Amino acid sequence: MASLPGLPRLGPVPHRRGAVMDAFAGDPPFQRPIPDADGADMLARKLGSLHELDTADRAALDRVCARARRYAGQADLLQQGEVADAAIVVLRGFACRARHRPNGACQILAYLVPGDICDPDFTYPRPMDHVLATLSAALVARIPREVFLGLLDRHPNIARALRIARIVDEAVAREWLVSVGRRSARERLAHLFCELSVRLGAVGLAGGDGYDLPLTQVALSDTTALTSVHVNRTLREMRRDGLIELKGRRLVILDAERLRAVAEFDPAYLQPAVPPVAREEGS
Amino acid sequence: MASLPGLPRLGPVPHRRGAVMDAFAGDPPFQRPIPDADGADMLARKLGSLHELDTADRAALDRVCARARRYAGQADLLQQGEVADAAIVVLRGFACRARHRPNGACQILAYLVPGDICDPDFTYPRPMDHVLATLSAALVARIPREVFLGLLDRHPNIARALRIARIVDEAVAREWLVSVGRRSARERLAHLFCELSVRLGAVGLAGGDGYDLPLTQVALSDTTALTSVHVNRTLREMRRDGLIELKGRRLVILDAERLRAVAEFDPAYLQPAVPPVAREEGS
DNA sequence: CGCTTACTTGACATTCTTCAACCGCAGTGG
DNA sequence: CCACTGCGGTTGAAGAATGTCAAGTAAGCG
Repeated sequence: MASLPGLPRLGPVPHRRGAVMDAFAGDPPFQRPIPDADGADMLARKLGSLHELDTADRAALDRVCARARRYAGQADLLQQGEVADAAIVVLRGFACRARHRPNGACQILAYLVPGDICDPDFTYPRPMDHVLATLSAALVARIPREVFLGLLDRHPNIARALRIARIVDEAVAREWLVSVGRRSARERLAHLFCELSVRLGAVGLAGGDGYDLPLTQVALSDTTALTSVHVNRTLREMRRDGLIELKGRRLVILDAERLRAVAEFDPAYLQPAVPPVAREEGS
Repeated sequence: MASLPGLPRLGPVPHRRGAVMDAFAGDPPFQRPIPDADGADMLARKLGSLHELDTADRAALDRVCARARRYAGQADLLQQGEVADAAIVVLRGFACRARHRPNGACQILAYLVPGDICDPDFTYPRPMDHVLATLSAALVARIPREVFLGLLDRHPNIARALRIARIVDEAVAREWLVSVGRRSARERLAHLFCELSVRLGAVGLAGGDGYDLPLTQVALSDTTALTSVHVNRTLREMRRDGLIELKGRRLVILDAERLRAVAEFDPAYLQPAVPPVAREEGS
């Protein structure tokens, strides 16, 4: 995201087809305070929702997330071309994987919401073919390679949970491809809102009526492969139809039933295994 | 793909926005003969292009691919909802992962070209959230769960190669999302053709001037999230501009340089690791 | 040869984008 | 305390890319 280095800002750049999100004008990387509690347990919450963790597992996770840094929105966490030497955990706020085109277009490839982790394969490290960046003010922990590997080693449950997390992430990516490829603007947004409701709910960040969604309409357009203008109009219509309300960075779902119907949303893909399957060793 | 069961064919269904590919009218699953050699070494070729394999590794791979079955185009290999009990290897022809929408729209999520494998996680089995199906007549081997796990156990090089294959597959999926989200019709097709040139080249199936591309324009449209009509027109223009030629299931790349430029294609994402990085244990 | 499937093409419709303003709010600096 | 500035959001008008509908042609197969 953000500040494609070398692209000078030439006055206000309102909406663009897949525009690079506006450079964060002059904001140093980790300033802005984040309101309340620290969220060091987010990773444990997330992984615990995927696989049983014991107290030691959770304590270890909380420990590696204890030291976290605040970032402003649009801050780069991993540059394109960089070879990651740490896993990255989002504790508060939203981050994303994103790809930029030379012409300035941008496609967000995945969200990282609190509890989500970017754990590159340290066995076969590759330069990032995309960017990891914050989408909002965020609290982010880095787990150095060695610490991370030690964690996997000493906590098989964590290793298992991470493996499931990766499988779910892949399912999410497939769903995004279907959205961008074959769903209308309204369906894309509806599906995204449903997905986030489940994902945020899993870590206790979604209430019955909605959740905090700290994203600009430009970010939503880079996610859904639309224009921010079209996102705006589509949101207006969804509001008019009593589906949702979105203002002040808070999404209220007015009619969850209908929203799910519009999106053809089936949350199964977000679950560790749909029919609770016997867990054995293997693969 | 194919024969969404229960969708009756109501006369000719020419092109549709992401249409379900036409039911394979009455063709039993594994009839049509495939011209020549058997391709049992395709998996070894593919994996060998990602990680060093010794003779024993290759022999083992050839052995598990020895018994393969022929399938017609549009044949299902794994149904949606099914829990896979075998890995699936494509030896000849094309297969794909695909998702169907209730309205008949279809999005292809990935191609499996010769040498490619679908190895679901047997540790944490999940019902398929999409379909695996052939796109053309194909030769396909199934490696039963136990055999596959034994292979991983006894051949660490194979396990490593498969891991790299998975990482590359994820990179490909990201690239597809960028294509569908933020590239024009011409760019999408150009990028796809470039990608396939590299992937098929890795297993010896692409010559200097092009390769066999056993796909219908409907399949291309389901891949690129366009209409078959629009694919047709775009191909015509690419032909007119001297970029490619595509007829009789053979793609000829007339101007590779310019095709790559149109697609902004950088093959790095298809390689195991861009700067040959020291390989250590870990993650 | 008759059938089916794939491919083509034209005319027209729709979704979404582009361009261009303008508003409002929050932060900032005088 | 207030004007200034910049970003995010909102809206209208016009345009471009792509989709829809409808036919017709070509090519492979039994």
